[in-house]
Amino acid sequence: MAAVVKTRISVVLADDHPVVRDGLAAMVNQQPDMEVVAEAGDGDEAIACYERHRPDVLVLDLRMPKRDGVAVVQRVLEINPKARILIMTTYDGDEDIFQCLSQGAKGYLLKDAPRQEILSAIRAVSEDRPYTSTTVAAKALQRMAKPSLTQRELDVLQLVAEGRSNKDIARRLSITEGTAKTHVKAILTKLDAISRTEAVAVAHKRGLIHL
Amino acid sequence: MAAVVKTRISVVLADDHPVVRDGLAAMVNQQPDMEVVAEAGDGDEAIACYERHRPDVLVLDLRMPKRDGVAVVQRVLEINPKARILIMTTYDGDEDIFQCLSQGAKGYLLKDAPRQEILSAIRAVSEDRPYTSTTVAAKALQRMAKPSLTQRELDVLQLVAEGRSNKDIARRLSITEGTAKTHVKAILTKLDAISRTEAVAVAHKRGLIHL
DNA sequence: CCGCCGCTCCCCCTTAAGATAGAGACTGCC
DNA sequence: GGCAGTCTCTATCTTAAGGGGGAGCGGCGG
Repeated sequence: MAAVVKTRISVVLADDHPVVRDGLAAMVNQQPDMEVVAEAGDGDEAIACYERHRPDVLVLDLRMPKRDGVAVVQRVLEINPKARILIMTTYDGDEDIFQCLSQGAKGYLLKDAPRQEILSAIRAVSEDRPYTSTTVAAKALQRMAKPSLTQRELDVLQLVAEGRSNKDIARRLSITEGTAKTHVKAILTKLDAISRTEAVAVAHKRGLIHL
Repeated sequence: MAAVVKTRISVVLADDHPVVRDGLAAMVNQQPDMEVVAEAGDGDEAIACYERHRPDVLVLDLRMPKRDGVAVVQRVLEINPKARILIMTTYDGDEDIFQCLSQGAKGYLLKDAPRQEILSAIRAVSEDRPYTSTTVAAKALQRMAKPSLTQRELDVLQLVAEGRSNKDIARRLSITEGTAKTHVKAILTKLDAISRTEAVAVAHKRGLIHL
């Protein structure tokens, strides 16, 4: 023996479903060239696990308790700008994809991906090669052609999505109803919607808001 | 040998995520008293698998391609009214829960449940004992206190959620705008909302609509 | 048979929403 | 300094939405 001493790819899994973690762990640990070194069940744990183990790859679900995926990506890249993060989620709204990739996540794929694709994505990311499935890449490109909403508009949009009236929104944000209307108008224009309800539908589809 | 000849609990898994199926399969097959006999990746396959294998327990995700979980429950119970179905999903809108349980699913739990709970739920259902986690049961009870929407109201609600105006809804359903308004009014009353946008938010939270 | 319910249509009225067209104040960037 | 973008506010006007009624008609079960 004493043959090849090639270190295996170390992986940290972050997902709030034990079932999914088990599935991924089983898949990964079956491979001769990779192993799971830690698992996290929420955003804070994910960050802590990353710091403690400094894995080659962090596999991350976007929707988690305590701190959502985008925030985790941001924080981990602060800790280590060279961190290799693979997003793996069920959600395919183009906003989430765009946010993660533009912040520096190395890969993004959907949970309905077949086993082989998941494994090759982990390998790719571990070698610092970007991996994004074609459908996901297409969405990211779509998103780039669309106008971005300002922070204030996102605040207003969130309240619109909760069913608040312009007057109510104005009160909560300490602005006048007229200003609230101005923001709503801008939102409608940018989302290409003709009513606030349609705007909510569009925004949800794009992942701008999570109801 | 020749000791006890107790047949193991046969399980069919239906979930559109290979990762989740792997996780469940690994968990189940590690138990001495149960085994996975087949897996399905969409609603149609789930029905076919059930018919072919007649498992003791069918573990079913609600959100699947081709045919959604509620429809699968309905169909499987037509095939075998004594079928033992365990719903396992991420969604906790009370409408889905209510629909499945009132149609005859034996158990309902969320994917973020710990391993032990999942396994004991499978065992319970296999013995024809209902299993529903406390949080889920609470939702089902909540739902019972709420007024139901008529089919027509659900049709209108769907269009409202897509951002259609009353006039547009009327055109699509071949009714007058006044009638559309009447339905919308009824929806607002039943959902205890003051605007259509709030109604959409409430309906989505309850699982009445899936955006 | 009658009453309940769901679906349809109608009225009037008030308020909210959206469209249009400005303008001042602040930021950061070139 | 000037320019761009954002956030704020103003005003007016038209249309859509929502509140409160009433009412006819068909099916279904007591």
